Amino acid sequence: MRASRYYLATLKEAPQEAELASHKLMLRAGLIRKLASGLYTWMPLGLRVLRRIEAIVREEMNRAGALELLAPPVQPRELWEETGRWALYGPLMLRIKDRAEREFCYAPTAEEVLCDTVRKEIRSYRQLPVNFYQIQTKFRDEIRPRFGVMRAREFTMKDAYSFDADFEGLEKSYKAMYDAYTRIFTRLGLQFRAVAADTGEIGGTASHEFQVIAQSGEDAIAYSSGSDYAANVELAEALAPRASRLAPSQPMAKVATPGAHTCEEVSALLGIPIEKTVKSIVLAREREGAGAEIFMLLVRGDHMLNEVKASKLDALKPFRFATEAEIRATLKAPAGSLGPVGQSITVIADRTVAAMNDFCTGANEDGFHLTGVNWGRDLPEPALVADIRNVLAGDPSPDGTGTLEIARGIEVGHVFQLGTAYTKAMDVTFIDEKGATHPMQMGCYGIGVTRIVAAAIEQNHDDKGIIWPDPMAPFQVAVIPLGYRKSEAVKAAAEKLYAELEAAGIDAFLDDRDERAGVLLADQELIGIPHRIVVGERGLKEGVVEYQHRRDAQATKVPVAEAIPLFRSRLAIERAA
RNA sequence: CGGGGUGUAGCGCAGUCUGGUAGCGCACUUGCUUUGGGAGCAAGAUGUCGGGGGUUCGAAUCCCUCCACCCCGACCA
Repeated sequence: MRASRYYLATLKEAPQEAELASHKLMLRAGLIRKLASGLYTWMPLGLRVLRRIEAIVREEMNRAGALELLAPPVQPRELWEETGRWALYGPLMLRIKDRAEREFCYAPTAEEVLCDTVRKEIRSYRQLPVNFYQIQTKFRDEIRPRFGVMRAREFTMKDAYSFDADFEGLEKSYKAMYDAYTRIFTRLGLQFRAVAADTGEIGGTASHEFQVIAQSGEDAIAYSSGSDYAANVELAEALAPRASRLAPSQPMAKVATPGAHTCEEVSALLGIPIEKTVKSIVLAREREGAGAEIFMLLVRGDHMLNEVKASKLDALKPFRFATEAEIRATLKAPAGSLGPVGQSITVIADRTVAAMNDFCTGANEDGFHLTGVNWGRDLPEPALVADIRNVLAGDPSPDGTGTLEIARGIEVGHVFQLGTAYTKAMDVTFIDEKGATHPMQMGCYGIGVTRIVAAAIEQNHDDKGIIWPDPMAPFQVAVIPLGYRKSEAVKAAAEKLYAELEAAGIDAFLDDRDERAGVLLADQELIGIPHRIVVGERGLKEGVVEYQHRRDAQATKVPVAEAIPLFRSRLAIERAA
């Protein structure tokens, strides 16, 4: 491609709507343009990147034995009623009506459609297993779209659905997808980690997320320094402290803590370690016709409540945070000085809290806290002890080997073992060799294709712009003539190089615009073409051109004839790395 | 949905407090000069000042109302 026949939509300044580095760079490099909140047009340069990612995804899915098909993005309500998800999805699902007032949705995912296809097509165990996938536009009416295509409402997803005769088969299909995902993200040149994940609303028996490691990631992941344990923090188990609770050594005392409400403030004011403080969180659960039931959860002052873990406790299903009014009515105390002592309320303690002695909590009176509080002596033992906190760096790994580290990640893939939840609901069955009918074992596997673009940029950029990993670069190499319109020698040499690259099947970008050197170079750096060859009069006099990788600090002078071989060897190194 | 913020030319912004004929930089058009890191000079084009209503002789500016967008929290590829 030559620049004079292309459209580079680069901007010097990022629109103010963008906050995140990848979002800014995608707009500045002209990869995308916003149409409305969470809706983006993929410009020619951005679409090239997207297509290259899709090609790799497709290759690896095919290699893993999955079959590509394409289901409609607009789907009838009746199908979604079968699994109850028409109601369950709520406002996240975009609903539309046709001219006859028939109801449809713009699909947020496609389990129902694929179940429908398979139940109509597949009858016998002889036809199993099957795995169908598509690369299709999805729509989720997110509460808050943000970070450009990172959390857009419309996005491209590769979604695959496997159907097996038995659970062993499902495990095999799942493993095949897990391995395919590992190959895909490795081939894309991303630094990622597969982590155990919560199965969430979609349900099922096992689940892993593929997380691209990035500071700006929305997810926290915990991994062991001593083993291959890795899990989303939502799921990672915080083990009970190894040491058992010590006997009380202090009397309980009420102390004045004017103005101090958080555990940090109380700890600083009283000069006691934050590990000796306990924070009280008040939750409510609606009961049929009986008003809300109020609970108090306790976690150590420096710990964070894990809402996913709390939501799994039978006693709390389904919980919400109590309102200020409910707290005052039930506990007769204002938020900020709450504590379990003297309250007749169901107390659920984190494992760590249950093992504490001589701790500090709110005194249920504004401006006062209690110190030297001890279980059994000053208040009853908790009604329930459970793991309800987020793990912290330094916690022991749940698998018993090593300690946990915390990293942030961007979820780009997710694999689930669904089992028979959907196939039973939708009557997706097959006949076994004895003539008996069984529901199929189902798995589903998603990759956020558009999100990968943003995630790759988060991981690969500098102050000048994007640095594409070779496998997803919109062009592999930029040929930059300095003085294309002024120097016949430069023009001839650049054209020759470009023709040779094209002839060799290499996607090259020849910047033949009549612009100053600074403009050409700055644009190449912004759009992130990973390799470049600068052709200038200065060099040609010595018979050389300059090769520079986007990550190289300096250009390398190479004889004109050796430029392509050098570039190819660098490309090979990148691939191997 | 709750909390915070922003809407003025394609992009980034000033002007709003204190009402008086809408400005700057970049980008765009034409010409000349320049040409190895986002050029200079000259001339030009570009605006329902987010929409609607009100106050006023006069509204980007004051009042009311609606809308869009962004950031922080509950969802997910």
